[in-house]
Amino acid sequence: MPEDKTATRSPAAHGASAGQRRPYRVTSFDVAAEAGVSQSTVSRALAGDPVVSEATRARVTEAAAKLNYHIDENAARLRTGKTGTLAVVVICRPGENIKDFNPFYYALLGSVCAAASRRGHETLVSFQDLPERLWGRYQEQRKADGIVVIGTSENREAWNYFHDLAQTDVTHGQTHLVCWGSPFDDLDWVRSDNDAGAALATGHLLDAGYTRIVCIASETSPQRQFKERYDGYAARMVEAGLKPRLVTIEEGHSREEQGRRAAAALIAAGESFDAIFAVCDELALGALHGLREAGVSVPETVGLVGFDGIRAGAHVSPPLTSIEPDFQAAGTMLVDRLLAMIAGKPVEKQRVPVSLLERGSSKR
Amino acid sequence: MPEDKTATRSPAAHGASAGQRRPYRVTSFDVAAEAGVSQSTVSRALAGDPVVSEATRARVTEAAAKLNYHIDENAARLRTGKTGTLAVVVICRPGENIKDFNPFYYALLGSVCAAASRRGHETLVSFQDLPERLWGRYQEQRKADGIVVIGTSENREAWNYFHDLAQTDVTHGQTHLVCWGSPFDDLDWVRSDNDAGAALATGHLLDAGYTRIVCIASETSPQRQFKERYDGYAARMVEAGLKPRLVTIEEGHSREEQGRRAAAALIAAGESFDAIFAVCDELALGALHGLREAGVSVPETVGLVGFDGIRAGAHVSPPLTSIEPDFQAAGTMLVDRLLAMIAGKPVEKQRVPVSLLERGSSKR
DNA sequence: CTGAAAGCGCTTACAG
DNA sequence: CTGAAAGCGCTTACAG
Repeated sequence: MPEDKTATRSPAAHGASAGQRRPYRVTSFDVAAEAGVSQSTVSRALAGDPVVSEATRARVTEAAAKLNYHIDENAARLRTGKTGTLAVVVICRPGENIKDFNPFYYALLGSVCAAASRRGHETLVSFQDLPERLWGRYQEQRKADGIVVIGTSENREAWNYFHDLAQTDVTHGQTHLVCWGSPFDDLDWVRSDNDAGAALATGHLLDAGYTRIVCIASETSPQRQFKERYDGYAARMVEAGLKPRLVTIEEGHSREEQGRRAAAALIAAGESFDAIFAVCDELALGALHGLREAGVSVPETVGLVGFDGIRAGAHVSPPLTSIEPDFQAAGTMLVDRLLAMIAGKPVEKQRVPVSLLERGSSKR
Repeated sequence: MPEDKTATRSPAAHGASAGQRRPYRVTSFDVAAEAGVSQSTVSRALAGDPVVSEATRARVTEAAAKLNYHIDENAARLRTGKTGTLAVVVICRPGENIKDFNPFYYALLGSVCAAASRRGHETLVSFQDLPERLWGRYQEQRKADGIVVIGTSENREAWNYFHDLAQTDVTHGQTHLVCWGSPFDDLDWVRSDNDAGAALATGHLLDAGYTRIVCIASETSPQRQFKERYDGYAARMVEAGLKPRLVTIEEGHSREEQGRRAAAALIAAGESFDAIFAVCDELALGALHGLREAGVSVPETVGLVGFDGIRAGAHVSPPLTSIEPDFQAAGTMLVDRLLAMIAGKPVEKQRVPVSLLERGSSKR
């Protein structure tokens, strides 16, 4: 093989193309020349192949460091067919300002990225909202081995898109997809342990001496979790010999406005109640606002508990008691389920453990 | 070329390898066979090369859709040397719970991802904290064309790492890196227009009739922005013929605790003041807490303005007046600066415009 | 306007 | 334990 010493090519280049002006790039051939071994040995040594002698590996590692060599992942992936990457799609409401995005999903995103990193995977993140910009063909493009989809149930078109995608066959396999927040039950999902969480919230209010507890929720919302939380509340009430009471929210407003209206309606109707369990924190914050506007004191006259454990709950007065999912566990479960699916080892459906975050809004 | 009809390989495969069991994959050769053209024509047609006739392009597009063909990006990138991807590194405090992460950076992350997407780029996101897990060699690995680094100034080791990295030469080029939050001035950065913002906050308090305005800040914090905001406040005070007064924060606590302590110390020292400008919202929220503990009413006795416009500020009582950067602009500027750097066209340093978010904590 | 061919930089059977 | 060679699936000069 003739030495090719053109300025634009690697000195150890094997067959540099004719007139192409590509910047010089250190390749495994350069490292091989530096270490005095073959290119295949460089590849094996750096991949940690145990068949390579330690002396050789040391020489190769040193040469690689000296030349600041790093594997071209595109070449490696083209060859192996593996990407070591997971796509994470965050579904937003169309037209929503990024600042108004539910902070719960941000924490979940962070947790998913951290979990993927712990498992040795990169994360390709995209925020998607408009129907014409929906995209999930990461496996076909060999950009990722699977997809985590998280975000608001409200964006029906987005969920329809990913629901269809999950049915699609990809080159003798299937689309690997795990989600949080889907309105569909036949997508592989991870969710909070809503039943236990709602029972915990309700039991906590009962223990504090509240008995006329109502629940702000929706039975028709695409948010599956809302229904589950209402059911958990209802079951706990029945267990205590009390009658569950549902206060429904009107769609078409922000969660907070829905909560405010629900509380206002409750008071306007002259309902007798001494506590509210709201199925998410944003509803609870709105309800708190509504109660305050009506001059109802929390927690003295009415106790209040939310769900999700968002940061803003810690800043209101009184601070909001809530049910908090284990965020770290949530990210880990999403990633581990997806990796298991990719590996062809299905796992049981999983529920993220929750705990009571006791703050000021629920103790008399 | 002999037809190769093994179950594991593409029917139009060109030279399938011997015993390898790779799942079937649709390639441009399959599309070529389907459309009755050569593989190179498929490549040109799908790349939008104007040299291809529209009739041919239509046939190719149809064949590609029929076979659910998508370009293998690894092969394309290996060939072109371009990735179409930007890395986004979010620097966290080591050991920090993902839930406690400053929400400001989440909104910024979302905005960066959205801006990259609008510019036709993917985003490879990682959250980094521990020194031994710092990693930024995305260009060397050909995973990305450049890096956006955002996050807390507090993690010195992380910033040192990326500072060194930015000096590193990569294969006849340099590391392309733009950041937000760096304690270093020689890293390419984008920041809020802190001077204008601080003047806006101070002017707003003056207009509302407050005159004995103090500023909770730090002159030694690695957060460059704090110094800039203090300077902006001080200049506006001098302009009004008033004396600026700095209340320094003690390091080693959460921002909120620092704010609470600063307010408490101010009261304990018997200082005469009727308004506080805190250089970030988390300090302001803490100060509000401290004032409330001391029985000082806001905004009647003391006015309060923060900086950053975080969501939690809307939920406290009274709601916090703040200076809000244009998040969409922030993401766009970070991405556009980075893309310009990659293209070798340097751009002026840029300041993100800010606006006054007038809520309840600053009107008498 | 289209096709045949080279080559991007790796990994991995296959020999030795 | 190491090397020579094939091939992953594209893009792009080079011919025609």
